[in-house]
Amino acid sequence: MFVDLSNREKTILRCIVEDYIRTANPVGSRYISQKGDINLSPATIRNVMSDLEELNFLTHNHTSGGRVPTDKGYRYFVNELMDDDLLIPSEKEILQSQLDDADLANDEVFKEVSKILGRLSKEISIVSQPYLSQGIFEKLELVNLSSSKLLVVVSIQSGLVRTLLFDVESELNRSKLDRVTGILNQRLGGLSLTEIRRSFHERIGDLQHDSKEIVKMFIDSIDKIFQDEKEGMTLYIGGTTEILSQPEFDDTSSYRNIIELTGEKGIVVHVMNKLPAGESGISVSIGSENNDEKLLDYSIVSTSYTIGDVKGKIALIGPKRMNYSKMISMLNFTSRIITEKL
Amino acid sequence: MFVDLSNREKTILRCIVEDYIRTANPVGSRYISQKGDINLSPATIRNVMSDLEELNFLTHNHTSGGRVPTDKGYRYFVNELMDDDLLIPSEKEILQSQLDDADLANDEVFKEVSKILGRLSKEISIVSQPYLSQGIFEKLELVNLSSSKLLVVVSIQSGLVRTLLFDVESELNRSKLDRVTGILNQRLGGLSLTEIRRSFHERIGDLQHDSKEIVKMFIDSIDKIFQDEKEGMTLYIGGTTEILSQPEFDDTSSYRNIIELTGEKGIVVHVMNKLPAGESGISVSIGSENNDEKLLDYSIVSTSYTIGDVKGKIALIGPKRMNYSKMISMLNFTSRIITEKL
DNA sequence: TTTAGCACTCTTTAAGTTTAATTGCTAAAA
DNA sequence: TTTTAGCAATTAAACTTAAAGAGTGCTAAA
Repeated sequence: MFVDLSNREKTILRCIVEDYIRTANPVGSRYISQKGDINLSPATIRNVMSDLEELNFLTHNHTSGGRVPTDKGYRYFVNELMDDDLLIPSEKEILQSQLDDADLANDEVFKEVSKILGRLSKEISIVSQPYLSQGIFEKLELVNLSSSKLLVVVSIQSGLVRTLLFDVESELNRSKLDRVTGILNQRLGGLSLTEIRRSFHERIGDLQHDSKEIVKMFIDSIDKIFQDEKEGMTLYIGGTTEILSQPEFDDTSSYRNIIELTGEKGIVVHVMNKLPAGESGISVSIGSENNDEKLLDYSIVSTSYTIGDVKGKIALIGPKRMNYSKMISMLNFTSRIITEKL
Repeated sequence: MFVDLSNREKTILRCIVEDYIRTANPVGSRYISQKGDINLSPATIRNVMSDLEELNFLTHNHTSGGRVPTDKGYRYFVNELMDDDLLIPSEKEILQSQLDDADLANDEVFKEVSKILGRLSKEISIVSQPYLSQGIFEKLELVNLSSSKLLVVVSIQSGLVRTLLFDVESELNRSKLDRVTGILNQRLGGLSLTEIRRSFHERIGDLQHDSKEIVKMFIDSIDKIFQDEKEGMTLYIGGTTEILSQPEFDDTSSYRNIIELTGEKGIVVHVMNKLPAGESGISVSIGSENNDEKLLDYSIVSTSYTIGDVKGKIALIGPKRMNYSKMISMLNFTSRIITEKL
């Protein structure tokens, strides 16, 4: 995938990326030479840097400024050079204990996790609810709330539930409700929502005329679940305060981007939906790899968590100059905890 | 409440507040004199300004800067001087049509309204869900979802619903569920949740031992509703992008405050809970009147909306230099639409 | 192959200067 | 008595200039 770099080139590239991640200042040859890791004069290092720039791993803004990694440089660093610099134990403990403390009641888990991740990572953290559309249908229940309101309760195997409120013309007969839900549960239980949506015509197209209204509500409910995930997915966003402490947001214009990002959920939903979904494991997307003008200066690290039969996503978004290995460890760790707890 | 001001003083104060709201620049005597509204020389106006400053309606940062209203100045303006400068028709139309277009399905209404208000007001907009705790209890329904999960559905008179998921040790007998919910609904229907919470001991303390578990879940559900409203109320916040276009947020430090505000919902929940609740009508709180360090430079305009038996709040938060009359009209208008629609 | 030396570039910072806005005061005018 | 013109004083903001500092690229020597 990449041109082979000599060991010296690798060492120097790594050194530059790490320093830049740490300090946010362009890195000069003199500084690297003095740091001690490498026993070469600034002049030699300059030659290597020049080569690396030729190969498009580095760039610099003006003659008298140090070098800065390009997207390609970051990518090489992430793929080939990065330490598996797991969280230092103290951070791990903090994360663990905060996640333990969080009273993990339904739904609020995700809100809480996004807050904690934001606080610890100092990046924007995004946690999605689980994608019910992947779930296995367990049971439908219909509840008459009043003469004109009916509550549709769809539950899936892992115990997660989605409720939807419908207006109906007149209160529906209890025994009829029971009969129809019985049939639906019997015929469709155990199938995935996706499968149900695809094939409901064949499977329940035969139901008598007087069940139509109920069946339609069921189908509408499932459609709503899918539509929400596509457009209006509930996302929990944390770290919006914390990320402002990073040096890239010292000037007025750059913070607008990131605030816009968190303000307009549309963008974020789009981003989340583009992330590799099913796979377990971590995905890293750097700058231009995001294929989005607004995200040119940012990187996204993401993974998924699993609750029974469904998955959800967790992501961190921040300046490309982020501590990739730490963020990756943090996500892995968090994902594991959610998966185990629920 | 205030010292009497002469007509001349009133006119000039009003002129200054309006100009400052419009331009965000301190207002000088020369500028006012030239504007034409007042036929006096700058020197005379300076004398009046000096008096107004003496009375603490105005202040100025340095000798060579124009005057700026104090909190007291804004307050006098809002109470005594302000035009009922209703929304200009075009804005009214935009607001109306956007609120009409918004597909007003449950819950999402509030999210949508907060977005629209944010966009039009260019201030931070906050919309709370209705405070169910004020509602009249209509009906309890219990739904077995699996052997270990039970869904509690509490509905109130206006048709609003709150669902909560409970873990139970073993599936509860359907006929028993029906019996107990029957009793609860019969005895408690028509009472407010607050009343139920206050007096449930007298009213349902006698229920047999084997109903205890169910009764407890009901009580827990109501407690949860109250607790959420006190601490974790769901609020929809809009305008976070839009408010950044205002001149006060040109410099780096001031925007942090406002972002912090929207980032940490705790603060906002607190603010919302302090707002006058029941009353209809508009409340305005200016700078130091907020009794909150973080809100010293901001004003809050708020009102409530009504859905059947419950109320919710809408607020706009922005720099003290906000267009009060317009914001007030906007809130009134929005509140009326929500109240009528739902 | 590596390094020392040096001119050159460009940013950042500091200091100084000018400009423009506004006030407060005094004395004259209405 | 009220209003106004005139003017010195004050100060922020904008602009200018100068100096300092960091880093590169190139050349020639080690």
